[in-house]
Amino acid sequence: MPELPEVETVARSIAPLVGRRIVAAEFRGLRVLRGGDPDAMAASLQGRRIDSIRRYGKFILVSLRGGGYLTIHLGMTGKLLLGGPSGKHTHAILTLDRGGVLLYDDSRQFGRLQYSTEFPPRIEKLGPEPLEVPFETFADALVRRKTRIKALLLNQDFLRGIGNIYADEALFRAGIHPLAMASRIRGERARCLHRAIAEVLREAIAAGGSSISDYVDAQGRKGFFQFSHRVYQRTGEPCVTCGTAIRRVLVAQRSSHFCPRCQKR
DNA sequence: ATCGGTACCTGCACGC
DNA sequence: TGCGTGCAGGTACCGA
Repeated sequence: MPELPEVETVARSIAPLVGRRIVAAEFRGLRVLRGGDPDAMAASLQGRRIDSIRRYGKFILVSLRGGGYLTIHLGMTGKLLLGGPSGKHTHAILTLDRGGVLLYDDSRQFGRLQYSTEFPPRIEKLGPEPLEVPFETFADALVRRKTRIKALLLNQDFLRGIGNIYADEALFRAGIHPLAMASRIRGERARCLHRAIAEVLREAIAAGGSSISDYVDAQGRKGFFQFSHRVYQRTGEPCVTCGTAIRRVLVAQRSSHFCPRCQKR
């Protein structure tokens, strides 16, 4: 499901858990623990109070009182759900005080849950937040890279949180072809892309994200930004600006949707 | 140090 | 009805 706007929506929807205590933790699917020991992890979480819940790109970081972190990444199909019945793809169940339950569901198991005593190094290494990065930082990083702009936007060490949907949507709004070389985007075009990224992410957050297949927030609510997609998964449909059929190409092994007339290399 | 390609999973839509 | 194929919001890891 989840890119920055979806993860932001999920993080906000579990914000009421701040201040609550984890009474018990149970882990089923071990794949999402990535080799972590389920019993040790349960023991580390049990009895701990949640101090804060923060999003870093597509990661959710749950800080525990007295030190320690639970890092959650939703992968492609991960869901956090407040209450509700557990199912075939439920991999973790956190029981909270005052009767709360938080489930982690993930059919493809590309997501992961990790406990660490230190701030996670992977999060440390991420690029800046796309909604906060100053233009100069963004533009400087662009010219250094020897890759296609679409591949670069998907690279979490460049900017954190952009995925396939919002990369395509931002490039369309900026009028830039997904195969354009990053280092050749300068001046006004770079400024335009910087603005388009922030704009599309803000609009998507306001819409509660994009519900492509079954994405929902922790309260089971769907987003509705999918109705505002201009190119993503609109192959063959007319461009909203010029009417030309939207095309699909592979860039870095990912489907990329663009208007061949509006978006220049 | 960076880059592109592949592996990791399950489920669904499609054509035959 | 069933089977094979291709596709899907993700990252990690490998070799070049």
